[in-house]
This record gives sequence, C-alpha cells and structure tokens, in this order.
Amino acid sequence: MTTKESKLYSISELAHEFGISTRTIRYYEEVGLINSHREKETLPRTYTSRDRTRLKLALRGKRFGFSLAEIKEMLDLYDVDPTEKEQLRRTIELGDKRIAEIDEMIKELEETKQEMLEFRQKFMEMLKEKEGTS
Amino acid sequence: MTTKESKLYSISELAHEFGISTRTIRYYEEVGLINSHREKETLPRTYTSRDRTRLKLALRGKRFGFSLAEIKEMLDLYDVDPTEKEQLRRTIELGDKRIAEIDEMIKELEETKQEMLEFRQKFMEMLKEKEGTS
DNA sequence: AATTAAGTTTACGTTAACGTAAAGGTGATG
DNA sequence: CATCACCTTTACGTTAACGTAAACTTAATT
Repeated sequence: MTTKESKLYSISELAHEFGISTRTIRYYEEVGLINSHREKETLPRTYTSRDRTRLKLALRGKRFGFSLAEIKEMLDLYDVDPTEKEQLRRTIELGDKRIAEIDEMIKELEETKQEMLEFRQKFMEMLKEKEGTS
Repeated sequence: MTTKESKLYSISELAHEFGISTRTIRYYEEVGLINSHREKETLPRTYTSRDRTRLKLALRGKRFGFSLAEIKEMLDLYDVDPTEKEQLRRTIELGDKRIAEIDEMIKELEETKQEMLEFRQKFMEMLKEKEGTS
C-alpha cells in the first residue's frame, strides 16, 4: 500500500488553469497565502489538490475585492486545530461574521441588479419610442 | 416659483456620511468619477443629491473590488443620451453583461456561504465531542 | 483684529500586488 | 553536446488609490 498518491500540479499548470502568472503564485506563497511541496528544498515546487483548492478559494476572494491579508485570515479558519476548544470557538465566531458579511453582499448585489433592471426597462422604452427613426 | 432647490452637501458632510476622506472625494472628482458644483470656480465644492447618489454607487462598486475605471464606465451607463439610438443599444448591451456578471457573483457567494456553513457544522460537532473537557 | 473652522491647490510619499528582467540550474531532445 | 523548456532566486520597477503636508483663502466667532 502506497501512501495516498493523488495528482500533483506544477506551478505553470496551476497558473495556466487559473489564468494567472507564476509570479503571482510565488508571491502568494511568499506572503503565506498558499503552500507548495518540494522534494529537495532546491527544486521545482509541486502542488497537491489541497493546495490547488486553497489557491482557487484565494482567487475567489480576490474577485470580491478582499486583500490578500484578509483572504489569508479567512482561509486559515479552515486550518484550525480541532483539539483546541477555544480556537474552535473563535473560528466559529469569526466564520459567522464572514457569513453575515456574505449575506450583506448578496443583498446589495440583488439590490444593484434590481436597479439595473429598472434602468434597462427605461432604456428599452426609450428605444421603442424612437422606433423607425433608423 | 424657484428653480428646484433641494439639499446641497458639503464635501466634509459626504466624507463623514460615507466614512471616507475628503481627499478621496476630491480624487474621485479628479478622475472623473463624480462631479461637484461650485458657485464661482474658486470656492467650496457643493454636491447635489444626485452627486451623492453617484458617490454612494461608486463606493458600492469599490466594496466589490471594481477599479475606479470600471466603476466610472458602469456609472456612465446611466448618463447616456436618450436621443441616440445606437448609444442606447450599446448601453443596454453593456448593462446586460454587467447584470450577468452580478448573477455570477451572487451564485459564487451563495456557494461560498454554503461551504462555510458546512464547515461551521463540522466545527460545531467537534466542539460537542469535546464537551465538558473545560 | 485675531483666532478658528472649513475649504482650496500643489505636490511629494506610501502600500499592495504584482510585472519584468537578469543570471543561473536541470532534464529531455534533436 | 547544444538547445529548448521549465524551473529557480534576487531585485528593481510599476500602478492604482489614496495619505499627508505645506501654503493659502474665506467666513464665522471671540
């Protein structure tokens, strides 16, 4: 029985998959946002699917305008030590705050969408009024 | 009958209301994101409620990680000339794209929330298992 | 009349998040 | 064995989005 040997990714594979540069990936490692695993200290980085997932989540955070520091804090929530009750509690608490934030964001987005749809409606009517004018 | 004379805001009023600096507001004007109205070219800026709304929308865009340039482009959609059919069409088209983007964001946020709730559940169980351990 | 509060412009400083270039190591391939 | 292709580190450059400071004006108070 070999020790769980799932697929490993190279840095350029991930870069290509997510449409980012290898520099970006190295930078994320530099600031502690993600990890890499290397055989011999000196040579090529390799990434597990867990690393890949973390990167994916990080990029999601970016798309929503979070700073790398904020993202790191959020991702580190998933890596809490399950034997430490106090840590667990703090994690849950912080997580709840984030969830509330997400709810707020969803609400705001839906409002925005609604407003845009109303404008769309107005513009469509304006267009109709000018029908045939070329 | 006086010409529509609704409330005017000063720069520090708006800054305070939205929790930003006056510098930020001037900067937004500098890059054409918002406008101000002044009596005599030289003296204090004053803002209509329309200006205020535009600023509010801009800040909303910021919270979602859009750049000021992107925000400007989006806000300018609202200021289209209604007599220009082609412009109207382009505006509607671009607006539709933004609406689709918003839908995508909402979807992603809901996924994220779901995942976080699942983690929360797991952590709660871990906590329960350790019940009484202090 | 002098101080205070709020505004102005100009201009240089700062930070996050990378881009980019230089100089070099490895392993596969024609 | 030379040339890719891909990786590495180090380090300086760049841009957006303001912060901050200086020097000044104007209106209202003391």
